[in-house]
Amino acid sequence: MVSCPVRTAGRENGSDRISRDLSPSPFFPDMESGSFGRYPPRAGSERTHPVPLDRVHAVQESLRRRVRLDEDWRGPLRTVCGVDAGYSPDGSRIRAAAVLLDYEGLTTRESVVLDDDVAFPYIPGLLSFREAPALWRAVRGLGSVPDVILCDGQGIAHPRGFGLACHLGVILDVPSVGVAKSRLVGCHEDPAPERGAWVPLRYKGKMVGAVLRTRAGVRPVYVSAGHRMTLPTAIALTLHCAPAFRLPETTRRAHALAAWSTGR
DNA sequence: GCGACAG
DNA sequence: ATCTTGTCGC
Repeated sequence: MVSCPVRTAGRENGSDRISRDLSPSPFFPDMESGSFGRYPPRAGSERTHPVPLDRVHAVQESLRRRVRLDEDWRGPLRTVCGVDAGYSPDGSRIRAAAVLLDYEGLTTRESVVLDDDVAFPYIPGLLSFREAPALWRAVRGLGSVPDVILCDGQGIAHPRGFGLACHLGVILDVPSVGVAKSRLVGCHEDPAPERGAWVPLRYKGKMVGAVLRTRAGVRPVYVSAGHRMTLPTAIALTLHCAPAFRLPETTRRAHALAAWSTGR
Protein backbone atom coordinates (compact mmCIF):
# COMPACT_ATOMS: atom_id res chain seq x y z
CA MET A 1 0.00 0.00 0.00
CA VAL A 2 1.30 3.41 -0.85
CA SER A 3 2.07 5.39 2.21
CA CYS A 4 1.57 9.09 2.70
CA PRO A 5 4.12 11.27 4.42
CA VAL A 6 4.53 10.35 8.05
CA ARG A 7 2.93 13.01 10.16
CA THR A 8 3.65 13.45 13.80
CA ALA A 9 1.85 15.89 16.05
CA GLY A 10 0.90 16.44 19.64
CA ARG A 11 2.38 14.80 22.67
CA GLU A 12 -0.58 14.53 25.01
CA ASN A 13 -0.09 11.65 27.42
CA GLY A 14 3.31 11.25 25.90
CA SER A 15 1.74 9.23 23.13
CA ASP A 16 2.90 9.33 19.55
CA ARG A 17 0.46 10.63 17.03
CA ILE A 18 1.76 9.13 13.91
CA SER A 19 -0.44 8.92 10.88
CA ARG A 20 0.62 6.89 7.89
CA ASP A 21 -1.34 6.00 4.82
CA LEU A 22 -4.30 8.30 5.16
CA SER A 23 -6.01 6.87 2.10
CA PRO A 24 -9.76 6.36 2.36
CA SER A 25 -11.30 2.98 3.03
CA PRO A 26 -12.01 1.01 -0.15
CA PHE A 27 -14.77 -0.97 1.49
CA PHE A 28 -17.70 1.19 0.55
CA PRO A 29 -17.83 0.65 -3.21
CA ASP A 30 -21.35 1.92 -3.69
CA MET A 31 -20.87 4.72 -1.29
CA GLU A 32 -17.68 6.66 -1.80
CA SER A 33 -16.92 9.21 0.85
CA GLY A 34 -19.41 12.00 0.61
CA SER A 35 -21.98 10.17 -1.46
CA PHE A 36 -24.46 10.89 1.29
CA GLY A 37 -23.18 14.38 1.84
CA ARG A 38 -21.82 15.49 5.16
CA TYR A 39 -23.62 15.14 8.43
CA PRO A 40 -25.26 17.07 9.72
CA PRO A 41 -25.97 19.15 6.58
CA ARG A 42 -24.07 22.42 6.63
CA ALA A 43 -26.07 25.57 7.22
CA GLY A 44 -27.33 26.97 3.98
CA SER A 45 -28.26 24.45 1.35
CA GLU A 46 -25.93 21.53 1.26
CA ARG A 47 -27.80 18.45 0.20
CA THR A 48 -27.50 15.11 1.91
CA HIS A 49 -28.76 12.03 0.19
CA PRO A 50 -31.26 9.94 2.10
CA VAL A 51 -29.67 6.68 3.22
CA PRO A 52 -30.81 3.82 0.97
CA LEU A 53 -31.37 1.30 3.75
CA ASP A 54 -31.89 -1.63 1.42
CA ARG A 55 -28.54 -1.06 -0.25
CA VAL A 56 -26.69 -0.49 2.98
CA HIS A 57 -28.22 -3.62 4.46
CA ALA A 58 -27.13 -5.51 1.37
CA VAL A 59 -23.54 -4.37 1.91
CA GLN A 60 -23.71 -5.60 5.50
CA GLU A 61 -25.12 -8.95 4.45
CA SER A 62 -22.37 -9.27 1.89
CA LEU A 63 -19.57 -8.44 4.29
CA ARG A 64 -21.15 -10.62 6.96
CA ARG A 65 -20.36 -13.67 4.89
CA ARG A 66 -16.68 -12.94 5.45
CA VAL A 67 -16.98 -13.05 9.23
CA ARG A 68 -15.22 -16.06 10.71
CA LEU A 69 -16.17 -17.08 14.19
CA ASP A 70 -13.13 -19.15 14.98
CA GLU A 71 -9.70 -18.22 16.21
CA ASP A 72 -6.56 -17.89 14.23
CA TRP A 73 -3.82 -17.09 16.64
CA ARG A 74 -0.32 -17.22 15.26
CA GLY A 75 1.17 -17.76 18.65
CA PRO A 76 0.69 -15.85 21.90
CA LEU A 77 -0.95 -12.44 21.86
CA ARG A 78 1.52 -9.62 22.01
CA THR A 79 -0.60 -6.58 21.30
CA VAL A 80 -4.18 -5.41 21.78
CA CYS A 81 -5.61 -2.43 19.96
CA GLY A 82 -8.34 -0.14 21.25
CA VAL A 83 -10.35 2.09 18.93
CA ASP A 84 -12.92 4.78 19.57
CA ALA A 85 -14.44 7.81 17.91
CA GLY A 86 -15.46 11.23 19.14
CA TYR A 87 -17.32 14.10 17.47
CA SER A 88 -16.90 17.85 17.20
CA PRO A 89 -19.52 19.94 19.05
CA ASP A 90 -21.45 20.62 15.86
CA GLY A 91 -21.28 16.98 14.84
CA SER A 92 -19.60 17.64 11.53
CA ARG A 93 -16.21 16.14 12.29
CA ILE A 94 -15.23 12.74 13.60
CA ARG A 95 -12.02 11.99 15.47
CA ALA A 96 -10.77 8.43 15.35
CA ALA A 97 -8.22 7.03 17.76
CA ALA A 98 -6.36 3.71 17.68
CA VAL A 99 -4.12 2.76 20.60
CA LEU A 100 -1.79 -0.20 20.60
CA LEU A 101 -1.08 -1.79 23.97
CA ASP A 102 1.20 -4.59 25.05
CA TYR A 103 -1.06 -7.47 25.86
CA GLU A 104 0.90 -8.26 28.98
CA GLY A 105 1.06 -5.23 31.22
CA LEU A 106 -1.31 -3.20 29.07
CA THR A 107 1.20 -0.43 28.55
CA THR A 108 0.72 1.91 25.62
CA ARG A 109 3.05 1.33 22.67
CA GLU A 110 1.77 3.87 20.22
CA SER A 111 -1.36 5.62 19.07
CA VAL A 112 -2.85 7.30 16.03
CA VAL A 113 -5.42 10.08 16.10
CA LEU A 114 -6.99 11.65 13.04
CA ASP A 115 -10.01 13.75 12.11
CA ASP A 116 -12.33 13.51 9.15
CA ASP A 117 -15.66 14.81 7.87
CA VAL A 118 -18.68 12.92 9.13
CA ALA A 119 -20.19 11.31 6.05
CA PHE A 120 -22.99 9.19 7.44
CA PRO A 121 -25.75 9.79 10.03
CA TYR A 122 -26.09 7.81 13.23
CA ILE A 123 -28.63 5.07 12.71
CA PRO A 124 -28.88 2.19 15.21
CA GLY A 125 -27.58 -0.87 13.40
CA LEU A 126 -25.53 1.18 10.93
CA LEU A 127 -22.95 2.65 13.28
CA SER A 128 -20.08 1.11 11.38
CA PHE A 129 -20.85 3.11 8.25
CA ARG A 130 -20.39 6.23 10.32
CA GLU A 131 -17.27 5.23 12.25
CA ALA A 132 -15.47 2.39 10.50
CA PRO A 133 -13.92 4.44 7.67
CA ALA A 134 -12.06 6.73 10.09
CA LEU A 135 -11.24 3.93 12.53
CA TRP A 136 -9.92 1.85 9.65
CA ARG A 137 -7.52 4.63 8.71
CA ALA A 138 -6.41 5.05 12.31
CA VAL A 139 -5.61 1.37 12.77
CA ARG A 140 -3.76 1.26 9.48
CA GLY A 141 -1.71 4.21 10.63
CA LEU A 142 -0.21 2.13 13.41
CA GLY A 143 3.33 0.91 12.97
CA SER A 144 2.30 -2.73 13.25
CA VAL A 145 -0.78 -4.86 12.78
CA PRO A 146 -2.54 -5.56 16.11
CA ASP A 147 -3.05 -9.15 17.22
CA VAL A 148 -6.61 -8.23 18.17
CA ILE A 149 -8.84 -5.16 18.23
CA LEU A 150 -11.33 -4.27 20.95
CA CYS A 151 -14.12 -2.07 19.67
CA ASP A 152 -16.45 0.29 21.50
CA GLY A 153 -19.63 -1.27 20.11
CA GLN A 154 -21.23 -4.59 19.20
CA GLY A 155 -19.78 -7.52 17.32
CA ILE A 156 -22.30 -10.09 16.08
CA ALA A 157 -24.85 -9.00 18.69
CA HIS A 158 -26.48 -6.96 15.98
CA PRO A 159 -29.76 -6.95 13.98
CA ARG A 160 -28.01 -8.48 10.97
CA GLY A 161 -25.12 -10.07 12.85
CA PHE A 162 -22.64 -7.45 11.66
CA GLY A 163 -21.80 -4.79 14.22
CA LEU A 164 -18.89 -2.36 14.21
CA ALA A 165 -16.42 -4.93 15.56
CA CYS A 166 -17.27 -7.36 12.75
CA HIS A 167 -16.99 -4.63 10.14
CA LEU A 168 -13.59 -3.42 11.34
CA GLY A 169 -12.33 -6.95 11.82
CA VAL A 170 -13.36 -8.01 8.34
CA ILE A 171 -12.08 -5.02 6.39
CA LEU A 172 -8.77 -5.18 8.25
CA ASP A 173 -8.79 -8.99 8.51
CA VAL A 174 -7.73 -8.75 12.14
CA PRO A 175 -9.32 -10.66 15.04
CA SER A 176 -11.79 -8.39 16.81
CA VAL A 177 -14.11 -8.17 19.79
CA GLY A 178 -17.08 -5.94 20.44
CA VAL A 179 -17.37 -4.53 23.97
CA ALA A 180 -20.41 -2.26 24.12
CA LYS A 181 -21.57 -0.19 27.04
CA SER A 182 -25.23 -0.89 26.36
CA ARG A 183 -27.53 -3.30 24.55
CA LEU A 184 -28.50 -3.09 20.92
CA VAL A 185 -30.42 -6.36 20.54
CA GLY A 186 -31.13 -9.49 22.55
CA CYS A 187 -32.45 -10.58 25.92
CA HIS A 188 -30.60 -11.59 29.07
CA GLU A 189 -30.80 -12.06 32.81
CA ASP A 190 -28.74 -10.08 35.28
CA PRO A 191 -25.25 -11.48 35.79
CA ALA A 192 -24.11 -12.12 39.39
CA PRO A 193 -22.60 -9.05 41.08
CA GLU A 194 -19.00 -10.25 41.15
CA ARG A 195 -16.36 -9.48 38.56
CA GLY A 196 -16.14 -12.17 35.91
CA ALA A 197 -19.79 -13.21 36.18
CA TRP A 198 -21.67 -13.32 32.90
CA VAL A 199 -24.90 -14.52 31.35
CA PRO A 200 -25.67 -15.29 27.71
CA LEU A 201 -27.11 -12.60 25.47
CA ARG A 202 -29.70 -14.30 23.26
CA TYR A 203 -31.18 -13.02 20.04
CA LYS A 204 -33.43 -14.86 17.63
CA GLY A 205 -32.90 -18.10 19.51
CA LYS A 206 -29.12 -17.92 19.44
CA MET A 207 -26.43 -16.92 21.88
CA VAL A 208 -24.85 -13.92 20.22
CA GLY A 209 -22.79 -12.63 23.09
CA ALA A 210 -22.32 -12.27 26.83
CA VAL A 211 -23.38 -9.70 29.38
CA LEU A 212 -20.20 -9.52 31.41
CA ARG A 213 -19.44 -7.98 34.78
CA THR A 214 -15.94 -6.52 34.52
CA ARG A 215 -16.17 -4.88 37.92
CA ALA A 216 -18.09 -5.93 41.05
CA GLY A 217 -21.37 -4.16 41.53
CA VAL A 218 -21.05 -2.10 38.38
CA ARG A 219 -23.22 -2.20 35.28
CA PRO A 220 -22.08 -5.02 32.97
CA VAL A 221 -20.78 -4.65 29.41
CA TYR A 222 -22.01 -6.40 26.27
CA VAL A 223 -19.36 -8.64 24.76
CA SER A 224 -19.64 -10.35 21.39
CA ALA A 225 -17.24 -11.79 18.85
CA GLY A 226 -16.29 -9.57 15.96
CA HIS A 227 -14.11 -11.50 13.52
CA ARG A 228 -11.79 -14.54 13.82
CA MET A 229 -13.01 -14.81 17.39
CA THR A 230 -14.99 -17.05 19.73
CA LEU A 231 -17.13 -15.88 22.62
CA PRO A 232 -15.03 -17.59 25.32
CA THR A 233 -11.91 -15.89 24.01
CA ALA A 234 -13.74 -12.59 23.69
CA ILE A 235 -14.78 -12.80 27.34
CA ALA A 236 -11.27 -13.74 28.49
CA LEU A 237 -9.72 -10.92 26.47
CA THR A 238 -12.18 -8.40 27.86
CA LEU A 239 -11.52 -9.42 31.44
CA HIS A 240 -7.79 -9.31 30.86
CA CYS A 241 -7.99 -5.81 29.39
CA ALA A 242 -10.32 -4.50 32.10
CA PRO A 243 -8.43 -5.30 35.33
CA ALA A 244 -9.50 -2.23 37.27
CA PHE A 245 -12.37 -0.42 35.60
CA ARG A 246 -15.65 -1.23 33.93
CA LEU A 247 -14.31 -0.58 30.43
CA PRO A 248 -11.17 -2.16 28.95
CA GLU A 249 -7.98 -0.08 29.10
CA THR A 250 -7.95 -0.21 25.32
CA THR A 251 -11.28 1.55 25.09
CA ARG A 252 -10.48 3.98 27.89
CA ARG A 253 -7.27 5.15 26.30
CA ALA A 254 -8.73 5.39 22.83
CA HIS A 255 -11.64 7.33 24.25
CA ALA A 256 -9.33 9.79 26.00
CA LEU A 257 -7.64 10.51 22.68
CA ALA A 258 -10.81 10.68 20.61
CA ALA A 259 -12.84 12.88 22.97
CA TRP A 260 -13.19 16.29 21.39
CA SER A 261 -13.11 18.29 24.61
CA THR A 262 -9.65 16.93 25.29
CA GLY A 263 -6.85 16.81 22.79
CA ARG A 264 -6.77 19.38 20.04
C1' DG B 1 -49.54 1.86 14.96
C1' DC B 2 -46.27 1.96 19.11
C1' DG B 3 -41.75 1.44 21.25
C1' DA B 4 -36.65 0.18 20.97
C1' DC B 5 -32.59 1.67 19.31
C1' DA B 6 -24.28 0.38 19.79
C1' DG B 7 -22.06 5.59 19.44
C1' DA C 1 -21.61 10.82 20.63
C1' DT C 2 -22.21 15.82 22.88
C1' DC C 3 -23.91 19.83 26.17
C1' DT C 4 -21.96 19.90 31.83
C1' DT C 5 -20.45 20.46 38.50
C1' DG C 6 -21.20 19.04 42.15
C1' DT C 7 -22.72 15.54 44.85
C1' DC C 8 -24.61 11.27 47.11
C1' DG C 9 -22.97 6.74 48.35
C1' DC C 10 -19.94 2.57 49.04
